Amino acid sequence: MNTEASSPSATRPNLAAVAALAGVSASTASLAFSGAGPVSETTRAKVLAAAKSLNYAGPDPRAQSLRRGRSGIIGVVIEDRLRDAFRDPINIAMLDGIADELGTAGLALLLLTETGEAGADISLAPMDAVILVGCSTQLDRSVTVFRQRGIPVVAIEAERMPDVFPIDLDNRDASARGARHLSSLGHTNVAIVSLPLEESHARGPITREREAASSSYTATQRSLGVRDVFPAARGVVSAGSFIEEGLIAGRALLERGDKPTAIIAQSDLLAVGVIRAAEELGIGVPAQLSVLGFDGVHVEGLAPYELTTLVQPAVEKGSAAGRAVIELLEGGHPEPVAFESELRVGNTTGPAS
Amino acid sequence: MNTEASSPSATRPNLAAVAALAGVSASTASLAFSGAGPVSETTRAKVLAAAKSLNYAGPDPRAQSLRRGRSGIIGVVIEDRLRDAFRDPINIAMLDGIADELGTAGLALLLLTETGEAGADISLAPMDAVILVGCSTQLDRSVTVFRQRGIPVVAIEAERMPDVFPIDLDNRDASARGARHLSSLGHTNVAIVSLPLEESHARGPITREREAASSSYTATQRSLGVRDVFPAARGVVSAGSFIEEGLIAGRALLERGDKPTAIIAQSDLLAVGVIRAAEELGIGVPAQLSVLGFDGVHVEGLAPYELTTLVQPAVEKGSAAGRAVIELLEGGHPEPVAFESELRVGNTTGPAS
DNA sequence: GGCTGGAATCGAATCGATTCGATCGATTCG
DNA sequence: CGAATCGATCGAATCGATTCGATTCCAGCC
Repeated sequence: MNTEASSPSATRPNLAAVAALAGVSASTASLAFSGAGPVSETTRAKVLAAAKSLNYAGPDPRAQSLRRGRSGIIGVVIEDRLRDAFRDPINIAMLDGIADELGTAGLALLLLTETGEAGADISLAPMDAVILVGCSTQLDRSVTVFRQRGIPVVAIEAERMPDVFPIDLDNRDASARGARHLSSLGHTNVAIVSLPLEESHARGPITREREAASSSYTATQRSLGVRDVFPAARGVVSAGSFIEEGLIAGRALLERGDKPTAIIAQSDLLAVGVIRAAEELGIGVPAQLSVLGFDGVHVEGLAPYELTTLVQPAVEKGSAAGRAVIELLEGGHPEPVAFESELRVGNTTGPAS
Repeated sequence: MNTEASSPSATRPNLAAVAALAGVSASTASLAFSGAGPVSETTRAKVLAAAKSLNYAGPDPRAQSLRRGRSGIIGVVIEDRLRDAFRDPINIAMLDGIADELGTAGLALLLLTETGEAGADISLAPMDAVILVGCSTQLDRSVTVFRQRGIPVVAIEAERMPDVFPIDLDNRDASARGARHLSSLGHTNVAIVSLPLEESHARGPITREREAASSSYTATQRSLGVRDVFPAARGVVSAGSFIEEGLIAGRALLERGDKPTAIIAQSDLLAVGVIRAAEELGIGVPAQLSVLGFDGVHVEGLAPYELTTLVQPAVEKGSAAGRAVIELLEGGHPEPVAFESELRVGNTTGPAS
């Protein structure tokens, strides 16, 4: 590794050096590179030749971003560790929507995770705007900093906060719709498998206290939707949106005496895990147990089951966030967006036994 | 959205304004924030109070990165679209390794994709260093720019390039080891399911021409390793590392007359797809067909199979890249790293029929 | 009392480019 | 032929902070 250039000058060339060699002023050289002004063809050629001879790679992005007040970087804050967040395809789909939109607009995507300690760090990078995905309200402090800096903030599925542009999903209504589907099939003893409620990702039963203190808006809204139909629905909290966690939660619910006839999982991966638990215990799906998911992602190896689930437009959610960021950066005032999920009935729900 | 602050001054406060209000010089105010120099407690308090009263969020990262020559941002360039790259857990594991190291060092991760057109864009962001993962040599131009800028470049599983720090995997040797395993079981008619060879992700047979023109070092190395043992091994190219693609490739290989007795897939997902294809066609695994994978990732729903595969240390690969970047940034000269994969024998390979 | 040393603070240069207004020629039009 | 116009180029201010060397001030010491 010979990181140092072979040129004798220890210092890297800058625009001024290029301009000097080309025999023009720095301002002209700048125009030659950016193309944002009238420059004669011969002058541009001279500047480019000088740049090449000096091994100059073009204007320094750092200086550009200071002067222009824009860095072209959009922060995307994910709540979990990457490892966890990317295990659920729903998050990848959303990120893909964001990346598409930003990439088209020539913006880069800075991936940040919501680590409690580095909260100060989050606001340290030169970002033009921020997208929070499924983030807790613990980010209050960071949001304050963003506001002070005049950085637009877009939040996907988050509790309302002042000066934060919302991209919403009908978590509560959709969950209620799913619950009514089960209700219409005659189910009354329904249990919930919840997404993690705290940052600690602790398992255990759903309690009012935990929900009240929860940092996950999505999880609590989905539970509320279920209770709009089944006020007494109980449930357990998983440690993450993984099949393995659904399995654990499913066992916890199905090994006990008072077995539910239907389980509403807050993600498809959790639902698949629940089905696995039922298989393990010799409980037929949907004959003895109905299982409902959420997200509408494709899960490998689920055949012959076709999961009944609430399909959400994940990619669109991401691209809507991307578009909102772009419009906010351009000084526009986009309309808040709210997406709706659709109940897709498969063969994992059936009449109550 | 009220992006504009409510303060009457249209302009955002800067360090100078804070310093003026606190009755100190800008240099002292800077020290008060950075803590990089002796500042009396009372002065620091005054500065902080002034900052609060002006709604000042701290030094502007843009200006800091210009002055310091560091932005704290590391670019990570992924070859595929995110959607595709993140469908294979192996990539996520690696990214997680990278993110861990960088996060610990207080560096942020800029996610970039290797889109042909935006090649210019890639070098436009204010990055301190770059990690290329499984990238093609098409990035030559970008690498040139990075070198001119003095930005260290680390490449994971890439062809050797000057001034690029390599993180290697024994793709060829490991594949040869896997092939010998099959050879020792008596197999002679072996076929390969290759990772995509071109950016176009075109399917079709493996040919010398395609391999010669290939942009995927990993794919060609793995094929070479197989041919070290089975010089005449033929094969097909998949359109991506997905189960579905393995299924397509498996059908293509198994529906023909001259069926192989063993298939070497270049990823575990592809291998799973091949197994599905065999099931579909009523071909027993491993009785009639042995299947070998690569990566050693956990695939849901594969039971009762336990894939024979080459286990690579994916997370370690990522963290090694992260550490290398950090050391290079500190001016160190780290040793190149080469990882080895280990053959893990499951129940998908057996004696040739 | 004069001298030394160290802590606290300040001034000014610097990082590298962008951009606005001014200037200078050359062309065109009346 | 003079004036208006337009294109090309340049000077200088600016973006917002960091940092080095210089200065000030006070305590401690012989």
